[in-house]
Amino acid sequence: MNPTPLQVSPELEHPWDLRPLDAMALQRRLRLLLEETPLENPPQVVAGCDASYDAPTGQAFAAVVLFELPSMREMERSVVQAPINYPYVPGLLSFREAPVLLQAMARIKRRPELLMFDAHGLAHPREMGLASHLGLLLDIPSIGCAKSPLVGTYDEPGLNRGDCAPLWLRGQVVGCVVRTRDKVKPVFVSVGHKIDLPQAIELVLSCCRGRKLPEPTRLADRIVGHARRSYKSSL
DNA sequence: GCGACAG
DNA sequence: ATCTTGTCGC
Repeated sequence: MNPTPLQVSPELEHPWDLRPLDAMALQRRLRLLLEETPLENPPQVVAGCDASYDAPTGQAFAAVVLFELPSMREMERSVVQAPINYPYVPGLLSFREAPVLLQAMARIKRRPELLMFDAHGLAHPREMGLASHLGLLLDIPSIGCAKSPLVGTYDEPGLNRGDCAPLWLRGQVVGCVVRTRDKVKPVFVSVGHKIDLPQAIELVLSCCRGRKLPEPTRLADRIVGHARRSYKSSL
């Protein structure tokens, strides 16, 4: 058997069960390695990644779905279940969700050219959100597309699809509030790794297909939701 | 010190 | 994240 194409770069491997202060110190170190460079070529394979958690049982479900661009055809998917212990701490989401997400990624056969997450990238207290963290460890361009803000200030974007407003943090633009559907609550797009903001915004918009959320993460979200409900009804 | 706080 | 019904609008 061939090795999985989605593995953490050996030189960047690190434990996930870090105490908050150590986790934050690690984020500050990893931040120095992020690249906000434009994508070389248009991605032909994009991966949507998401996880869902069942508090009563402590079980989590993660899914990775590969889409071919620009056709938006699903190519492959993987779903896994695993217990989660790390608590939810704003700013430390990767330490809670990355382990199970990496398990789902390890089961994917094709290596995507872009990763999309239901989370932030640079729009994070230490500019190292989940999208940036995993993009860096896997060395794959990544985008954060969250449903609500974590940090930063912004003005409401226009009401039409495509309207944007910069997301500011300490005098810097760390992301963009993007209206992906007319008159619908906007999403928060930020660079994860190895891509620039204009391209991230364009790719999110091109993946929305008339929906508020990009199809890759939207489908991943539905898959983990089904997996969780299926699991609960089988108890 | 107080409030805010991805999923 | 999850708990939850109906309801408004295209």
